[in-house]
Amino acid sequence: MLQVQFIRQNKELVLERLAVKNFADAATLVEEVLALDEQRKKLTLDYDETQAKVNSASKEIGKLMASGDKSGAESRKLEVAAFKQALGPINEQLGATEKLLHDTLVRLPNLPGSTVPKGRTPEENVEVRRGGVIPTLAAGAVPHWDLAKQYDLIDFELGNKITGSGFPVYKNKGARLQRALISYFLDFNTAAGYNEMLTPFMVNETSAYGTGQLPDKEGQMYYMPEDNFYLIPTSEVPVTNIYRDEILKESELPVKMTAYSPCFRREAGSYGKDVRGLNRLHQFEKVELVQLVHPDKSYTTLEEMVAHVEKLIQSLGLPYRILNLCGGDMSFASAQTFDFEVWSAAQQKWLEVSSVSNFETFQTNRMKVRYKDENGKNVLVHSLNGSSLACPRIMATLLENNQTPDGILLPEVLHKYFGTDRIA
RNA sequence: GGUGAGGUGCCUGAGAGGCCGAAAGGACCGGUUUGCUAAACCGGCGUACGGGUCAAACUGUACCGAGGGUUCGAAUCCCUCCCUCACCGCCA
Repeated sequence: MLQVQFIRQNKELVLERLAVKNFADAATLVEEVLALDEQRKKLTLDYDETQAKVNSASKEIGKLMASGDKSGAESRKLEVAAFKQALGPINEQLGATEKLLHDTLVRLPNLPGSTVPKGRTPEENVEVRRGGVIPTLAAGAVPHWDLAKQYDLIDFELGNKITGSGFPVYKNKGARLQRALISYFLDFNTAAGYNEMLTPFMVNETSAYGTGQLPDKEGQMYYMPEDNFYLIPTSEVPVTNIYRDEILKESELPVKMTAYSPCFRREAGSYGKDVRGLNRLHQFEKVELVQLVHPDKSYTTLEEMVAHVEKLIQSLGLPYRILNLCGGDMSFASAQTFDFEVWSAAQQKWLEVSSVSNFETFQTNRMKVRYKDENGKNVLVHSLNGSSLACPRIMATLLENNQTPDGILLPEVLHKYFGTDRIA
């Protein structure tokens, strides 16, 4: 959520930036916000002044009663009654205004950072760089769903039986490879100074709101009405919420965390295309990175995180490209996002395996995550997160790209986690 | 699931209708003292939204789990909800 104060002081900039995101109702909403904010201030002042009169009169009544002046007290009571009568409607209006202001404010997306490219569609994302070597597969190479069957690694039909489509069962070496990936990713991250967390896989409404999943994406999350919990679509939600309502010391920044979790996504409306095999699932394994940093450092941190994820992909020997997402393709809450895609050689297409974003104060304003600066003022920190990495698509590309007549050759970094150097 | 006890500031913990934004201690920050470390002593130390100011000082309102109610006045009384703890039951 944007800060009203910021909008008030930087209206032109806000409109300009929102145009980069191709956000249609920007001008109308911004005007609405400013008008409501103005109204809120007026009503607040009015309320405060009247309430102050009530408070001071009440104090006097106390003193009059104590000194035995009953009639004096009674006449003051009548005054208070008049003030309170005025207070009722003011309070009502104030409440309504505040709610409307808030509801309007949450409809505004985050402002894209200064290096976000203009554009509307994924085709307008800007490729930053590529790495790795795209393999040439031998004749007869097959996609990962065939390999999964051939080596008995994943059983999709079994998942259908137990739950439904999009919930695969990993078996034998497939299960072991998933576990190896998770362990390797976590170790790689902790070696870089990230603290490992293992959080709940369900969150309450407040947490889902904090990171921006609500009110925007409730349709994408699994929901348990009995307990009012949501299954997490990413561990970003519980991990970032660890610091909700906290005021940090400047010396505690940056906060660096990494967490494994399964991720649950309803993926409503995305049936059909691209859902084959491991490409798009309702439950998948992922290791996530989250950082809370000083506002001056978030873009440096964003670069660091991109470099970190890049090293991880390189260590797996996968061909990849990094995209600077254009305004139109970025998420609602993000100020800048870099997507990582790896080349799936048998499917002949790029698969997104990581998305690294700077949210600036968009999430921390909702969550009230602040630090105390040298002047003792509380200032919102910036939050960032990124996948490191989404396991199923990594597994898919590892299988496809490394298939040989002698089995699937695994990158060296995985050998000690997997136990052997190949799936044969 | 049952029964009981509770939710007060960074923490512990008092307060039981007005003198309470809240005692006291600890932690933390600043200072004095001090061979060093420590101790002692003095001072400071919540958040949000407003007014005010170049900035401060200063000042208003709200906040003692959340939301309502009673009252001139609520941390304190009443109602609803949420949560925590203890014991029992069940159980990985």
